[in-house]
Amino acid sequence: MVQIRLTNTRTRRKEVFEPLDCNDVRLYLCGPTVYDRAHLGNARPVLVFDVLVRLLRHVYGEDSVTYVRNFTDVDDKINARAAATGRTIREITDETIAWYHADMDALGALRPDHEPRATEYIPQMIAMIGDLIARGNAYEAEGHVLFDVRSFPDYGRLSGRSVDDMIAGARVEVAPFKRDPMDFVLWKPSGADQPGWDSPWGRGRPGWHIECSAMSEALLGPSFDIHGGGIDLQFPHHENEIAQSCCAHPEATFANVWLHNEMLQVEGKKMSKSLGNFFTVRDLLDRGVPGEVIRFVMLSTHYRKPMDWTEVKMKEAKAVLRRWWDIVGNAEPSKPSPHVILALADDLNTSSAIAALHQLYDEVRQWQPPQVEGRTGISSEEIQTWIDARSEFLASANFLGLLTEALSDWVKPTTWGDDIERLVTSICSKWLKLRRARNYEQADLLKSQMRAAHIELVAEKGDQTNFKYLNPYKKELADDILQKLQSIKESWEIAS
RNA sequence: GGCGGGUUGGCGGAGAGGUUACGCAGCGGAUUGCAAAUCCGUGAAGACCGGUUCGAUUCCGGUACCCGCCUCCA
Repeated sequence: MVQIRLTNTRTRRKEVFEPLDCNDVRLYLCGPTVYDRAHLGNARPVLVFDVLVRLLRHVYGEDSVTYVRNFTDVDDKINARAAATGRTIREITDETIAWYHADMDALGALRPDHEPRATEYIPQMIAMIGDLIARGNAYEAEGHVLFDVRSFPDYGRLSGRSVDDMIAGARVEVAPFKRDPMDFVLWKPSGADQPGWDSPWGRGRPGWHIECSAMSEALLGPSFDIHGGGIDLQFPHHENEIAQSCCAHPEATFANVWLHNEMLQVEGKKMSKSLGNFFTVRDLLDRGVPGEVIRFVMLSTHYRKPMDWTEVKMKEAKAVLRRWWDIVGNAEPSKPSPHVILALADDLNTSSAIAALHQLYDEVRQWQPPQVEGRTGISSEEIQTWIDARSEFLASANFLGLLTEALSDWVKPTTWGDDIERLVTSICSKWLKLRRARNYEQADLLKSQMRAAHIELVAEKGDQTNFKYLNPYKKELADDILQKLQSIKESWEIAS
């Protein structure tokens, strides 16, 4: 069995992964607060976990992995959005969840096995809070329930901080009813205009952290294997989750392995609205950046390193993927290469896995019939070698969620409508005639006119002509292109 | 102030105490009317200062710079 090693934030070491139960490997990823479109940074942990889940399923079996990712659908940001727009909270959260699904699907991310919504687990949260009070780890004060951090000696261990240090450097004003400045809210009272649920402490709503403790317990049990999210969640969110869950279940371990991905930057700077470099996944998709390209760029940097999103990377990724798609043809995937699997098993080294794909690509090229034909006769063994190499390459790429049918739209020929295509075809044959007649001056003139119509004419071997659209995604150019083609056709007196 | 991450060739980006990462770009060549695409070949590195070692870009210490978190954030 392939040995998987993961860097555990809890121990700060790369460790061999040993599941609690080989037949049910359990993971929890902190999901989005659903009040707006997911920004690009939100996609990073999703893709990291996507690769992790694929790897775990490969190693432990398709049905031996349970992947949970929550939706936080009770939050003051959502309340604010509802108040600002006059829409109901449920409308906003339903809509945002649908967006989230669409956007993550576009990146080829598999859906988790469970996607619990916080609002569906309020009773479990109330029960856990009650339990924490009974155990002396939480207390009620002025309608709030607070977690008593001094009651949990390990508080701060995950993030390597001491409660005293944090208090010394704290920049927040402290609510007067807190016993300790670091105590955090488990339950808070709701006004009439805020969403609320009845509880032993009055009508209110949960604090942010308790939902993950309650939902992971409900769906994965008090002890499970892997818990993840962005490194910014390490403190306070994950620290607080640990405090809640470990105090509610002292006999359990909660999450054994903590995985945290580093942050995303844009052109070397933090993505922020004030810098004007803030954008969502949908913004990129709408700009015509294929989801597969976003995925490739994300996976080309190891998850524990800061990742810089740049235009250059995007272009390079696009060029690479195009080349890869070109040699795939009608290949059937076989088994992924061990090189790819081993790279991923080593702390999800996606960058190294992509390097392995480049090598597999080279092997396919090496045996591709036109190449082979050039040297000597082709033996059937050589053909078979080529077919096998291609199948392995495809399966390996598929393992990373690349070169899949689902993400292939952008490499398929764009259809601009019959009118345009008929015109292009007839102009192509005119160009071919000019070239056959060695009338290159005229041929180049036609070519440059076509370029102005957003179409590049390309000469190919064997007296062929091909063409490609220069702006395949800008459908709004269709009218312009049609018009230009018609005038080209007329001026060159091309018969229909 | 506290905690954490980073610094690799022109750019991006990995691994490994001693042997080619890899990709893009560049350069040389093949092919081509031109061009594109493709193919073959190729140079180029590890912030700085010390230490450990037969040997460090890789381990240890320090310096500088960059970034993030400590408040909602993936």
